[in-house]
Amino acid sequence: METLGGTTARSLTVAELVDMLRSAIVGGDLVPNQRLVEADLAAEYGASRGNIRAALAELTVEGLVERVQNRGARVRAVSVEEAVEITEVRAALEALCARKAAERITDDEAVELQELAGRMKDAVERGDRDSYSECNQILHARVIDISAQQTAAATIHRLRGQAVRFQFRLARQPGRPAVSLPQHLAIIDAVCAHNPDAAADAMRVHLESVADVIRSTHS
Amino acid sequence: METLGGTTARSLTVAELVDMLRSAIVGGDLVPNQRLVEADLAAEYGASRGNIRAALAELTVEGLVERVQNRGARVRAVSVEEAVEITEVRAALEALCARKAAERITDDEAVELQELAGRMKDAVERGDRDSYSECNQILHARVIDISAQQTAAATIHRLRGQAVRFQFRLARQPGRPAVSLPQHLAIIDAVCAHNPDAAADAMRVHLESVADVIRSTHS
DNA sequence: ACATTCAAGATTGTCAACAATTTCTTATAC
DNA sequence: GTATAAGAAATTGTTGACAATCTTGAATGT
Repeated sequence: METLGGTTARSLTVAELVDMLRSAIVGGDLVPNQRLVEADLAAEYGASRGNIRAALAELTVEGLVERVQNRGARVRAVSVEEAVEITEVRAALEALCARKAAERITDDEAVELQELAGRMKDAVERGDRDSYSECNQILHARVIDISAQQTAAATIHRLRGQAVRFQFRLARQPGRPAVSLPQHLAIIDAVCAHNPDAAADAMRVHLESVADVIRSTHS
Repeated sequence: METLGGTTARSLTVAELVDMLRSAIVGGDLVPNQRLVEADLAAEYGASRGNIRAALAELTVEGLVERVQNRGARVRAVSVEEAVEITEVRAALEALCARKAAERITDDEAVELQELAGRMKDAVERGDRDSYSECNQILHARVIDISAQQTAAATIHRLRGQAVRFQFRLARQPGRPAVSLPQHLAIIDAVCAHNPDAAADAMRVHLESVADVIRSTHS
């Protein structure tokens, strides 16, 4: 492992390749059903085929890649039905996190969430989609963080990676903020009020409405 | 790939090794924190080190094995706190399955569950722990099956693998059937009555009581 | 024209050797 | 006697080569 002139001369490790390939898939550089030929990827990323192979194996277990015996790997294409299922699982898990967050939240964290609620209202009033979308992500991440549920967090994160494509379309659907804003505010209120049952319900209702939208965009 | 005399002469594939190692871990042949030296496993299972290595990588993503850079792999030891978290996640996911099962269950499946309820009552009356434990597993599996939720099912299955050790101890705790039987019957009643909310609540309450028992056995 | 067979090319699966890193053992200094 | 350092052993990380398998396309026969 020598380093010369600031740039590393060594080739990429398996862990690095997993991260790079994961980013490429969730980022859309590698599109669903695209074949992932080991030799090609090795050449493109400047890595050995063995390491590429190992990385693909890991991503297969993560659910981002699909492999069939002797026929190679491709980017897994999640169907609408699967995306709905994934969102429903997320609904159940994030509801759990909301429940735990309502039990554990500190006063400081509560004012932080209240501020976030203010920013979301502002963003919707101003019609600022990007800001609202960003607050949305922050809210979900913050609730999971406050809940301190490692297992749930890891599972949610993995599932999210598989369904980002659908999540993405959804965000900039016209009229969507008008229905999701009150749901988000209800989540914040319940969590800050230390009301576990209400927080879980609010989160579940919110994400199941997301699932409904995904369902309807298909039919 | 030749086969001679009914037994295969080829060495083991990585998929087979993953299955064998997983069984060995969840079955207790490989105990928590036990080091998994690649060369040793290769010799023991009659496989190449490369394949053993690939199998360990997969099991690491599954959460059954722990690896640290340049220091090898060992059977992951899940702490009591983790086991509680896992059970709480299972509670959320199996509650989702119970909800969906209540929506989708057919009349035939309903009578099947009713019969199972009868067998469970009998087993508790007779004090037949093994039979009750078996019915318990069948009930959970059947509800997941009826729900037809692939994503949730896969997630539950993976998590269960990580916590079997705790599940096992619990099953033969004295006085446990007396508290879990009514919970199981409530689940069956709600699912058969096509009552999604009640089914989800009953399942969640049941598995959160399991989580409480795990918590208490520690302190 | 259509189906079948067979060879060539492409791709994945497996393995054994080599390199790098960590851990253990032993020798040396204080 | 303890601490430090150097060397040996054990173990993991990586690579390239070879074998097995699948795919493609041309040749052949009906």
